Amino acid sequence: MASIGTKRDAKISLNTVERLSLYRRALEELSHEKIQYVHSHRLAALTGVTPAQLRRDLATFGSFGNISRGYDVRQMSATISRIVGTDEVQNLALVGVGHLGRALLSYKGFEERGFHVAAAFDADPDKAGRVFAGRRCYSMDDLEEVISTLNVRILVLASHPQGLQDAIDRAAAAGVRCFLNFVPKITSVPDGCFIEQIDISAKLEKLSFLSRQKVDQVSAVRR
Amino acid sequence: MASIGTKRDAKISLNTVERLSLYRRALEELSHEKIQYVHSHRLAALTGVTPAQLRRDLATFGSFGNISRGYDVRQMSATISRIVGTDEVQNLALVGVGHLGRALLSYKGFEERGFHVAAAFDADPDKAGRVFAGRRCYSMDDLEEVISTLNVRILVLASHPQGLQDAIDRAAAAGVRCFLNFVPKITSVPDGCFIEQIDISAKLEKLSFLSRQKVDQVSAVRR
DNA sequence: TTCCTATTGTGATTTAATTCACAGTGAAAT
DNA sequence: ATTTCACTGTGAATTAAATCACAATAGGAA
Repeated sequence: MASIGTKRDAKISLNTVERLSLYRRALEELSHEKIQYVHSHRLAALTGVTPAQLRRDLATFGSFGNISRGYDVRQMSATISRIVGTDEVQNLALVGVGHLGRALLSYKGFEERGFHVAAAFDADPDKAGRVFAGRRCYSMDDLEEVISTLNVRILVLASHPQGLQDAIDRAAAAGVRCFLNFVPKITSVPDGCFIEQIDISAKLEKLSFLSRQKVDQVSAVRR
Repeated sequence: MASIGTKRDAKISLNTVERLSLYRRALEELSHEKIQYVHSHRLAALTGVTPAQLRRDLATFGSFGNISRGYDVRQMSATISRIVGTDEVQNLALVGVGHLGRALLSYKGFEERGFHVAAAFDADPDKAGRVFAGRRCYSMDDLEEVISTLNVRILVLASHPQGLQDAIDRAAAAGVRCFLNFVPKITSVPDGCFIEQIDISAKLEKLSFLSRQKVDQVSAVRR
């Protein structure tokens, strides 16, 4: 038991990867309550999935459960870190130090989850050189250099829409492969790069849609 | 053509609903460029889906395309509003006026998309009564009353984890059925209510995972 | 008008995701 | 030591999602 790494040549579902984060959030809360072991049934109830799905998700990466005692809470949490690659700290940089950008700089949760906000950038020359939430704000001119020097792996985008695509292209050329984008604008990334969208309006629209539907008119909603 | 409303008794996929928001973002940009008609091929390329999927998604709600001219950009944008229910303004309220909450209060995008931030609440008595980004901050004591008076339909959660579940339960009892949650904490909502999670760490973890994988080891990634 | 081309909408098919259901098993009870 | 019980991990079955492929056809060209 407990060997990590995918079995055989099966592809890994991204739905499964997303649920890993969900499971881990629940595991952290159980850990705070000093609970050592948890069964698939309970963890599934906490996260709004079926027990079968939880077991299937975990089985993608090996077998971790102690039969009849369940899963070791702290161990599985650590295992998920290893799977997603946050057992080593990943450096982030932020583009755009507006209201949202400053809120992100103040957010404590990154460090707890294995991410470190190493730098911030802004196109506004008045902001370059200033310090926000304890972090120096660089000029966009320094993007490539700072990315290389600080070994930035993920770029968080919270700028105005104007320079967005340009920032992506330059960062990608400088070696950044991952982008987390808060800006409601159509973008594209080069081959081999990944961009994840956080679209608040889209979420609100989904809620708006749901609130008008009869329960049995939509496919299953996770709770 | 052009009748809205689902056909027959088929259930609507939430994946489809999520993509509607994506399509509309692209349609807005096309509209700004004064483009009147767009083919499925182009709109699909802009949004990173296949043309077949785009047509299938739209077909869920009727048929809107003019064969050989494509889709009317402005009309389809308006149609999507009608489908998701933002052709009429939806009132939001915000719980938690910390860094993130204030950033959300300053965000202009809500109004453009048919949402109005009608009120804000905070558990901190020092914040109650003050004004943030032009909006009065209420005490949590007033939650039920303000929700009813202002006809709040969606509650945005950006508070500390402590009072979170309590805020949900009270708002639900006061008639709110939709929640948008930024707080990294396990929650539950009563039957008939919906909660959407915005989990920044989860997105970062997904990116971290992706950046370590060979391209052909994961199932399709949208770009 | 008639023909040609390129596009939509959709049955049929394929692929992916989820759930079912149970064999095998480890721990606890007796 | 033996029995009992409830759990995990996983083949099989089911359900959902995405893609294929093409008939029908609107618009433009000749």
